[in-house]
Parts: sequence; structure tokens; C-alpha cells
Amino acid sequence: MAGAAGDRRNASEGEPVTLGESAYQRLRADIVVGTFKAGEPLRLEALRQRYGLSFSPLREALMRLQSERLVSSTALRGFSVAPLSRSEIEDATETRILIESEALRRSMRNGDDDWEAGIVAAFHALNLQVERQRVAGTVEAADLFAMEERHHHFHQALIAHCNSPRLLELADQLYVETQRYRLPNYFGGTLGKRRRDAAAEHRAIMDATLRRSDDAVRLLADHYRKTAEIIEASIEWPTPK
Amino acid sequence: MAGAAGDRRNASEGEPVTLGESAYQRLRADIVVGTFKAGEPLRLEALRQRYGLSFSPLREALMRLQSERLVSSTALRGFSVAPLSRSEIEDATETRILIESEALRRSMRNGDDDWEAGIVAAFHALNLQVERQRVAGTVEAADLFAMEERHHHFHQALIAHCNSPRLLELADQLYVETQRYRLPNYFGGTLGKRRRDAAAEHRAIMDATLRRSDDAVRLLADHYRKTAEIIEASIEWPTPK
DNA sequence: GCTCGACGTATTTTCGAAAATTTGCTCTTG
DNA sequence: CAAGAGCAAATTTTCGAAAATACGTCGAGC
Repeated sequence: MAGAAGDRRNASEGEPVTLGESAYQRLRADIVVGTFKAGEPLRLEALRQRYGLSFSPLREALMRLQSERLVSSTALRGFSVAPLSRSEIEDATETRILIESEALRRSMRNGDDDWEAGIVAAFHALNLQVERQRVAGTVEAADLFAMEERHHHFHQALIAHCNSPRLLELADQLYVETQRYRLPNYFGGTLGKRRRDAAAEHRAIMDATLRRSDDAVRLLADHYRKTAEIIEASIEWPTPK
Repeated sequence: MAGAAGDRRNASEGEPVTLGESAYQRLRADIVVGTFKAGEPLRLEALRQRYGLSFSPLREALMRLQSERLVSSTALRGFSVAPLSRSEIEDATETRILIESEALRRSMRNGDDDWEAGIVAAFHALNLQVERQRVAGTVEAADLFAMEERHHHFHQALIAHCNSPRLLELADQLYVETQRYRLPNYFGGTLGKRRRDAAAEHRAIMDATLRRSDDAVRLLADHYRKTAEIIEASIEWPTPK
């Protein structure tokens, strides 16, 4: 689920062919999932042991992650997991809305039949997984990753035809950033408390998009803002805001 | 002019304290200025000799530059300067407009007296340099860098109070990307042909901004689009678009 | 004449140790 | 008792060489 889609590094992506690439993917996954908590220092020796790598590929991966705002560093004091804060979450959310709104508008303008088919397919695949999980009752980690993957695909499909490599890449980056605060929340177990009907929201967004209605943009923005609100409410912050 | 403003890496920026940082700055400058042409492969051995460094800091710098779209790489085939194309320029321009329009709107909403003063000061400093250059008649490289620096500062000042670290960082990144095609054009010598009154455009943008008029956003977008058009027209492209 | 494989070279990627710098501690001094 | 100098240990950063991989050339086979 992690380093897959939306990375323009290796032509048609795939398995990490380089140790640096693998370090990047594993580190990113560990940060997103919360294995390394926000603010925690990332000591090179520890990482070297954990992943069985040498310094060079690790530093390269950390450098990359820093550019993506998952890691921060100070000159000679090493790296640490980028901190989370209310304002960071809000900034990420609003930026994501800005990017994806524009991308969605353009997609609706350019989108052809394949584009529509892609959206419908992704939506269906997402719902299958949701159903499967609802029936099973339990939440395996593997299921969760499958969910995330399909959720991501759905949102990618919406904006796929915006015809801007930059917007697509930014959207992917922001997806990962927001994953960082969505995922720990799932694990945290406030799952039952969720009165939210995400499937309905997704369907509404899809319908409006296929209709080429500007409502789609509004619904998408609401979707993201609601998510952010739920997350912010479910975390007790060290120092307010 | 290069690695200075807008980099959140070392608290209050400053001199490169690390070789990796210095490699990053020098490489970036060489790419932006056109020392390394678009598409040109960046051989590590050559870079090692040129900068007198070892592989590790070089690779780190290249990794960073790749995240900023100045460099591209393929798994085991090394790095090269990211290619330029009409569509890349257009994408960069339109993305920049999207980002800075939003940032400008927010700045106009939040901006206080200090913000206004910063804009006026930056505008004045920019004009001083323009005047100095007009009088001198010649274009030293150093003057050009001073110009770029002040130009950058002016555009930063406009959006400085948008209250979004992400938007500011994206704007800075896109500034550098567009620098890449603006600068070689200056050197190229089509300078005399420029019928454009950039100073007037800047003044109009500033005035509208201080008035908190939505015209500011339109003027800014026009400003960037016009720049892109001029550049695109002045380059003969290998394969059309 | 063309394709394909083997081989030597060029280049990238990774490693482990050396150098440089920070951090924490102790001991002095005022 | 606070402030600071001086060390030792921990950590990051850099290096140069070793390993892995891609590239180009040449020759054999069809």
C-alpha cells in the first residue's frame, strides 16, 4: 500500500530494485502506521539494525521523506519523525482540498468514458472491501491496508484525468500525509463510535462527478474537512492548538 | 540567491554547515543557471570532481533535487537534469497560479501593517535594482542574481501572510522551477527585444493587493502566464509540444 | 545480413570505518 | 549553589573502496 502508486521514480514502479528504495518504502510505512511516533528521533544506528542496511541508503530515504514532510531534520543533529499538530492537520487538509478541487474540475472537463469507468470500478472495489469488513466484524491489519489501498485508488480515479503531473503528485503526497493521522485512529479503536457513513459520501461524490456537477467539488471538500474534524476531536493534544 | 530563502531545513537557514547541504545548493544553482542543460546526464564521478566531494553527500543532494523536480533518475542508471518541455512549463505555471492565488487571497485576508510594509519595501528594493541596471546598460551576472533575489522577495512578500507553511513552500519550489527557464532566457540575450514593462505589472499587482482587491489575483495570474508565453515563444523546441 | 550471447568497461549502489560534531557528565570556580 | 570548562561517549556525516549492475562491442550462429 505504501510506496506503490503515484511515485514517478521507477518508470512503472514495482518492487524496490534498490536498497535505498526499499528503505524509503519501509520507513514511510513505519511512520504512517505509527510504529515511529510523531516527534520521535530516528537514530541511524537503530534504523540500520532494524532494516539491516547501511547508512547511505538510509540517509537517502530520510532525505526523500523530509522533502515529503514526513521527517524533519536539523543540520548535525539527525532526523526525527515530523511532529503532528492541529495546525499541521488543518494545513494539510486545506491544501489537499485546494489541489484536489482544481484537479477534479479539470478531470470533469477532460474526462472520457475510460475515466468514468475507472471511477465506477474503483468505487465498486472499495465498497466490496467495506462490505467484506462489515460482515466479518473484525478488523485485520491486512484488511485495513486493502481498504486504504482501495480508498486511495478511488480518490485517485476521480482526479486521474486532470492532465497535470504536478497536481497528481501533490495529491498523492497529501494523501500519505493525511494517512498518517487517519491510520493510528483506526487502530486506536474509536471504530465503533463512527456514526459516519463514508460509503454514502463516496457515492454522492461519485454521482456528482459523473454528472459533471460543481457539487462534486463541494462534497469532496466537505468529505475531507469532516475527516479532519473527526481526527482532531479524537486526539488529546499536548498543548492546545 | 539559490538555497537561501524558503528552506525549512536549517532553522534560520544560513551558510551550508554540511557538505550535503552545500552540494545541494551548488547543484541546484548549476541546474537553474543552465550549466547543466536539461536532459543532460549527471555522472557521479564528474560531479565528484567538480565539487570535490564524495558520493554520499552528492547522492543525498540529488535525491532532494529529484523531489523538487529538478532532477530525474532511473533505478540503476543514475541521475539526469529533468527535461524541459512546453507541457512542463505550462503545468508549472498553472500550478503556481493555483497555489499563489490562494495564498494571495489568504494573505489579503490576514495581512496586517507589517505585511503591507514588507510588500512596499520589497517592491522598492526591486525597483532600485531595475533602475540601477537600466542606467548601467550592461548586465553583469551578479546584477542578474541580485535582480532574481529581489524579484523572488517581492513575490514572497505578497503571499507572506497566507498562514500556510505548505503553500509557502510550494510557491518557493515552483519559483525555482520557473527560474530554470527564465534565467537561460536572460543570458540568451533576447533582452533588448523585451517590450515588457514588468515594473508596471508589479506595481499594479501591489496596488490591487494593498487595496485588497480581487483584481490582484487576476493580475498575478496574467503576470505569470505572460512570462510563460514569452519563454515558450523564445525557445525552439525539439519536437513540437 | 541480422540476432543473440559473452565479455570487458563504465557507472551506480552499498558498505564499514574514519572524521567531525553534538550531548551529557563531572569537576572546578566564583 | 549556579555557571562554565573540559572530557568521554554517542551520533551524525563523510570518505574511499568493494560489490552489483548496466552498457557497448565483438564474434558466433543462423
